[in-house]
Amino acid sequence: MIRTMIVDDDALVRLGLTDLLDGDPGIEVVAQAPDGLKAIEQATAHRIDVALVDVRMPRMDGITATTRLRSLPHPPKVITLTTFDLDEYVYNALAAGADGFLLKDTDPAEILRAVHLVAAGSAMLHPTAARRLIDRYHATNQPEATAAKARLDRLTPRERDVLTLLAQGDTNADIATRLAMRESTVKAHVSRVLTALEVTNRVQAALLARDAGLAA
Amino acid sequence: MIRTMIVDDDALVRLGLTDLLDGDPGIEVVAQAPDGLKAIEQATAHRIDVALVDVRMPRMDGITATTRLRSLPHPPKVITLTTFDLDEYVYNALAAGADGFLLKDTDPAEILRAVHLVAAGSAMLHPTAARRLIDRYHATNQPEATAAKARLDRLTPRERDVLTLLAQGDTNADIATRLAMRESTVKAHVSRVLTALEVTNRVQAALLARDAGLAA
DNA sequence: GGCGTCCCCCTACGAAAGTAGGGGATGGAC
DNA sequence: GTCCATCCCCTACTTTCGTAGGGGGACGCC
Repeated sequence: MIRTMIVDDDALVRLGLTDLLDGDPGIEVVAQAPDGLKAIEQATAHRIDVALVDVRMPRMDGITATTRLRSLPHPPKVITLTTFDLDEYVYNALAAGADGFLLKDTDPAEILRAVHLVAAGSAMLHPTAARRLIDRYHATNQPEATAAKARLDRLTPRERDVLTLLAQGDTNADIATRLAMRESTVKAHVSRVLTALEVTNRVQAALLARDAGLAA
Repeated sequence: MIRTMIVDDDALVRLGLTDLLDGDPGIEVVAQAPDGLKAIEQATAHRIDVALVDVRMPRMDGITATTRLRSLPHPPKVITLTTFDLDEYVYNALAAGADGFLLKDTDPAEILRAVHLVAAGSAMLHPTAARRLIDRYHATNQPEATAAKARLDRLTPRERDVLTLLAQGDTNADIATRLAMRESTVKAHVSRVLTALEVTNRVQAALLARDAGLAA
């Protein structure tokens, strides 16, 4: 039996959701709260498996509440349930520890499915939330990475070794020790690396190496 | 009418999917292909809105095919449809440009929904794929960032300015020029920054600044 | 007023970093 | 075998970094 809590400032929404969830034989609603503060209280008093949390609420918003809920001793899973699909909502909710992000216009059956999935350790994203997260994934991983990688395979294996350590903030002396070579040799390697990567100093080399995913 | 293509090496799967999609009044299947190479051919010959692409295929796998499809003049949207939910599959498919990731055990109605959503510019992720993407999001964005940010607000505004440029690979002389101050002053600032951030050289400072999201 | 913080500036010095140009050894490619 | 790339090493030199420790001015706070 999945023990759930409903957090929403609108009493009607709470009623509707309670009805929906209690109608599922595997789910029971054990708590409700009209705002974030009450939600924390309830979560400490009851053992909650999954909390459905609205974003816009008085006193304490759903994002903050999610962060708090997730740092409790036995943190409930959180599904963010909102009317608006603003992108900051999505990012912030996920960063706060939500495992689900749904809009309130979602098909009731989907909501039930989400509760089951999230309780089981999986995740559920509304299509527009998925869209935003994918876009974000592209934004953080793709752009520089490809250009950087192209330059990176102009390096010899040993030069790559040196760059890897350089990209961790090691000095030439550190690198020499860790790779068992003279510092003069390290300098020679670094110099060639800078030329190959078309940068003028080691900071730029380090940043480029990071972008390319070196030393992950 | 959404024009779709089905790419799968299993003839039975193609048959089943064709049946399913053609049964939807808003969708028509205009092409099929048993492997990636054929898929590229088909996509250049027909105008495709959405391609459902398997991952494991002979000759050219679905990930590579997705990359190619997405770089065509009029790139079709891609939904990756696979039997296995290996995490590399998810990352690679999305990196290659897929907007949907589903497992073959997905409810048929969900597949139809995915085609509509993806055609409309939205995205659709299977719960386990969503799980992996969220985990990845946490991995890339959270851990160092918080610790780094804490140290970062020990800096004065001017020190932050200096660090921002430093984190772009500028030399002290560059920074001095861009901030209209003497290099000696820059050095003093940098020295204080290193102390405040508890690092020993500028490379480490630059990396930490990056982690904290400075100069995004 | 006095105190603290931030900012800009300085000199002087030691320590890293980077350049230039060399030598010698290995090992695979042809 | 010869050629070529890679690797390790070197000296000598210049440039850049970073530290240490100083001074002076602006601002806000109590």
